[in-house]
Amino acid sequence: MAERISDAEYAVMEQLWRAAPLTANQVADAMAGTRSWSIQTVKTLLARLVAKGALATQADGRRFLYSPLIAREDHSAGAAKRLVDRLFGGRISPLVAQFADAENLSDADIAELKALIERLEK
Amino acid sequence: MAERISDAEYAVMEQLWRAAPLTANQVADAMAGTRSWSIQTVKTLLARLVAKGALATQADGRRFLYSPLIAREDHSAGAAKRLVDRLFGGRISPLVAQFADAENLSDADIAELKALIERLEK
DNA sequence: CTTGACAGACTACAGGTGTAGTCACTACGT
DNA sequence: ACGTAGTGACTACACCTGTAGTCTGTCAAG
Repeated sequence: MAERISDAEYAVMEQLWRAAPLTANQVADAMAGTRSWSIQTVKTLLARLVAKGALATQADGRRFLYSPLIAREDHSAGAAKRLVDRLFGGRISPLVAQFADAENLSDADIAELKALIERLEK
Repeated sequence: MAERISDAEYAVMEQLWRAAPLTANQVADAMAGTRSWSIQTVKTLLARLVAKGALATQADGRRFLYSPLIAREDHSAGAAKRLVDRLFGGRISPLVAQFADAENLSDADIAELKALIERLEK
């Protein structure tokens, strides 16, 4: 099942995608830069993610090591598809066009896209 | 201000982007196909959208006509940018690549993208 | 053994969201 | 004039989210 992951939860998942397994404290430390959460908040988010089936726990003495159960790509793909379906009728070119209009595309992005398209066409 | 629009609220906005202004009942009727909401639910969502500044009301006798205050493109662009920033580090080509991997790209999509890129390169 | 530090579990609580019921008013048909 | 149907306003309520506090057990140091 593709469980729904909220914003705050996603930030926690990010740390565990970067490195796993980690203890609750390690996750909190790793996140000290981006968000200033109390260790309790991090623990709550970890527990919710475990309940949602997004994280696995593995006992290490009297504490837990957490590791992701769902791949980052799977989550990104699901979230991206939902958004594209909802906002752009399931097609990406309108999305790209919108980015272009909003000047959110650098020359490098365009070059990357071009290369990608060429590869897809072959 | 870029007000936050929830899923259900978005479905209501969609009707008003399709045709506006509409009365609450017209919106509810227009949505009968996609969601089976009671008229009350639709009215609540309309009221919340007005409170959020996403809709304008215009009295028509003893009822209201609702029209969008924010453009569909603005909302889509904002939502897309947030997602791309969060999930793909702000670059779209990884997103497109992911769609390609997931086989969510038809030949028509690829052709469209190609044309778009060519236009951007000009 | 006692105390303290740290771990997870449980609890809290306000604000957002999905979904809807009830209330009070008013215009229209009979 | 009177009921009825349609209208917006107000209220409800459970679940999700963000953020955190308290409780309880346990390992380690003195």
